[in-house]
Amino acid sequence: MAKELKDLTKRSVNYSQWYNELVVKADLAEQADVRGCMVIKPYGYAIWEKMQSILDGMFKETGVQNAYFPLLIPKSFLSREAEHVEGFAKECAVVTHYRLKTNDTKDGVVVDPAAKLDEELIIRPTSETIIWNTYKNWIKSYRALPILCNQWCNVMRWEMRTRLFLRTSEFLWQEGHTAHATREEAEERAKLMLKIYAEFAEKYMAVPVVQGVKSETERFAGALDTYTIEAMMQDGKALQSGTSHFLGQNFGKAFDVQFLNKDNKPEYAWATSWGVSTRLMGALIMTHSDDNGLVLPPALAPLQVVIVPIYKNDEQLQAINEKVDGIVANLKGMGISVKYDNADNKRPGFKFADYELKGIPVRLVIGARDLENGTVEVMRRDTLEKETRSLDGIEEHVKALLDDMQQNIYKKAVDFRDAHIYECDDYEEFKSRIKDGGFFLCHWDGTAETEARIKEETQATIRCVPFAYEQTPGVDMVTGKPSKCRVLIARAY
RNA sequence: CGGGGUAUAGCGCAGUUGGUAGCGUUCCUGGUUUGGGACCAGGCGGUCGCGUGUUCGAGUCACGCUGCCCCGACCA
Repeated sequence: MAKELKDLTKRSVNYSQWYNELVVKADLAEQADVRGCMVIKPYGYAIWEKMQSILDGMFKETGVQNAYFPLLIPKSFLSREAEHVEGFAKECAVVTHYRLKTNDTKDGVVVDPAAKLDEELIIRPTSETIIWNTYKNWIKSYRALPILCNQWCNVMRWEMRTRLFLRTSEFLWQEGHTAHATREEAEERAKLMLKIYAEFAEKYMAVPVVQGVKSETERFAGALDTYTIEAMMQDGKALQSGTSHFLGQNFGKAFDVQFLNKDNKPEYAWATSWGVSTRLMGALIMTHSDDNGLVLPPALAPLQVVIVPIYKNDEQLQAINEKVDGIVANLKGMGISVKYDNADNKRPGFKFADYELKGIPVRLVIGARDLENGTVEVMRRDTLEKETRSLDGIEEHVKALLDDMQQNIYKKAVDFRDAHIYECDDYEEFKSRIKDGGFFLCHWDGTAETEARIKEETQATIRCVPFAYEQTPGVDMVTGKPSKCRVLIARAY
């Protein structure tokens, strides 16, 4: 075990391999025995649940309600919106039959050819179509609007190459789908949800993000505008961490969702959709972790404090138990999640390493020595600093420490990102520097041709046109043609 | 769908010119340990990916099939 974990030091050498091993060793997830699918293990799922509950609360504060729509979508629904079907057709899993039967040799099952469906069903890659087919029945009058629905569910996209959390055939996410009476209201909603995603990423995940709007080629299939948050991983690559789409009237028209407005005139409904997925787990891992394993922001850690006793005999353990009971109760009373690990089947050194691997923010260690002195050893996961301090007021200290760590890992991530964002006006320079990662702010002439050329020659893509960036006109880095603004270019996951 | 690998214990691997299955680790039991991933002793665990063939005899040789991994195209 010790030997294996040391391999995590390859973070700087092979980031992808390091990431994969960390996900497995920290007990977050593993590859399933089903192509491209993932098993999320209890510890990984506990983090996801925490993210879910916080996000869900943020949505509800803006009037969003949860609902649930079917997993299976009739094939014909998908083809109603031309761009949408074009975008997803290549990665859809299709249900063609509804029954199996025993084979001729009686040692297995085969698909019963007699049970072929008249119309194939698609396993949802996203739910715009089935939801707008439903909205058609709900929306007759402007009085029914807006409709603000969200669903927590799984979707399936048959990706060629998969990676735990970042890209799997099946993944968990939330997808919000709203319907509005006016264009302005829908656009406002799309932007609002992006703001919520950005706030969640920065405040809770401690992951700084760049907010912006996608170029036409990177846009969601069927959207008029796609807003995005882009995070920078420790290898300098970008990770698209959440998107919010302004869909215009595309789906309203495709599914004939018309309502009578205040002037008694028929009008098509305006739409948005927005989602974040278990990919956020990948962002969390790749933003903060180090060679000792996971580093979790206290706000999302399923377990914030672990207490480990060190003892030579039962009397010592008894004495420590009594001391710790009070601390545990006090911490819990302060809303801090804490575990006292006095299991005697693991040695202290093993526990230390294991809890570090899992990213538990604070570790308290109490031994016979501490009992005598009335002290405790406190270790913080982000800096790995150890400090021996008095047991008096330890609870308040832990509370302050958790807050400080949340700030500290965010600041560390911001500093790292800011140190790797560059303005660049020379394509040759860009080509040589993009290899080392980082975000590049470059002038772009706005054409898909230039965008494609950059991708072809450097594997980098236009991540977004950032909102919060003071823009001045210039000339395109590649073609020298006039440019209205700088765009964010990076290699991405 | 192209190009290249690989398949032997839960995991990681060895297995010589064909002779009947081995190492490390995990796991279980007992003991000694416990302030940074303990040690000793014992034990459980394998129709060698599937099929056919050659042979007295196949993990090993031949042919066929299948799964998986890596590199491309595709993508949150």
